[in-house]
Amino acid sequence: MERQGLDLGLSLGLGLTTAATWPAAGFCLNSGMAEQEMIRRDDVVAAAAAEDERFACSPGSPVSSGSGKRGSGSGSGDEVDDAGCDVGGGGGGGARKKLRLSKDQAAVLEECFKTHHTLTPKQKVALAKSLNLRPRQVEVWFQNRRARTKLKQTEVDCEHLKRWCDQLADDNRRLHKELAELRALKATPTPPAAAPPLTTLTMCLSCKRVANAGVPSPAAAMFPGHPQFLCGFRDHAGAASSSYGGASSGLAKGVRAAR
DNA sequence: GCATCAGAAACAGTTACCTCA
DNA sequence: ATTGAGGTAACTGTTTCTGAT
Repeated sequence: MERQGLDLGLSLGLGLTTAATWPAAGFCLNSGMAEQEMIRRDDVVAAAAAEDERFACSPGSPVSSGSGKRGSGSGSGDEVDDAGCDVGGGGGGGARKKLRLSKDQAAVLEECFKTHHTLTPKQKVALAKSLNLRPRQVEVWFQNRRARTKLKQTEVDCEHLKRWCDQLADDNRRLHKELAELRALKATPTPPAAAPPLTTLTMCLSCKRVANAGVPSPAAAMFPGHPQFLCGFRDHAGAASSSYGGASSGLAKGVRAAR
């Protein structure tokens, strides 16, 4: 959207005939167009409203009738009160009918979503036109799709954190045990030669600190390849903890920042 | 430059409908 | 034929951002 500063080129005059070929036709991203056009909102809204009106009252359209429940206050500008059009013919009386998008429509939307998670108003209108949907439907689909993506990502993050937490608990238990052994050792001193080494120490090449090479940090296990975990230090893992947390919440932040 | 307001877009949460086991 | 669960389109209210004044 313009709020994200996306400079997506958009060609409305592509002569798109089939929805299935739409993404391949370069609708979503026309990298050659760096025009950074500032879309005139009024024009877009007017066009979208016209589209809505057209589809809402078209007998042949796949669009079901609106619920008529939505108040006049909120909502996007491209909405049109189509409560008067009983397209679905399914009872009416304010009960909203739900359209099931066809596989082709869903595929095209999905394809476009892969490219951009948001649409400019112009893109929305054009996409809706090519799919024979209302712009509002495209908008809703993208909203719901973003929500599903976020939910999925949250589940993945949660799973990672759970595993990390388990490993930290294991680590904690092991360290307590080790501490108890050391204290016991200290209480009953033995000749140095007889005492076996408890751990193997090694030096981290990146930070020149001594690390316990035998026990990689949970964070390092969770996020292999992360530069912060090269040495396997637990305090580095702690740093990573905040880093990971930042990345996680950064999802939301990133979205906000991108807007 | 700063405060305020209105409009628009996105989000979170919810509802209602549809499909399927 | 009925029913409950799951998926998802569509909705409402809130938040955030931006441009105008």
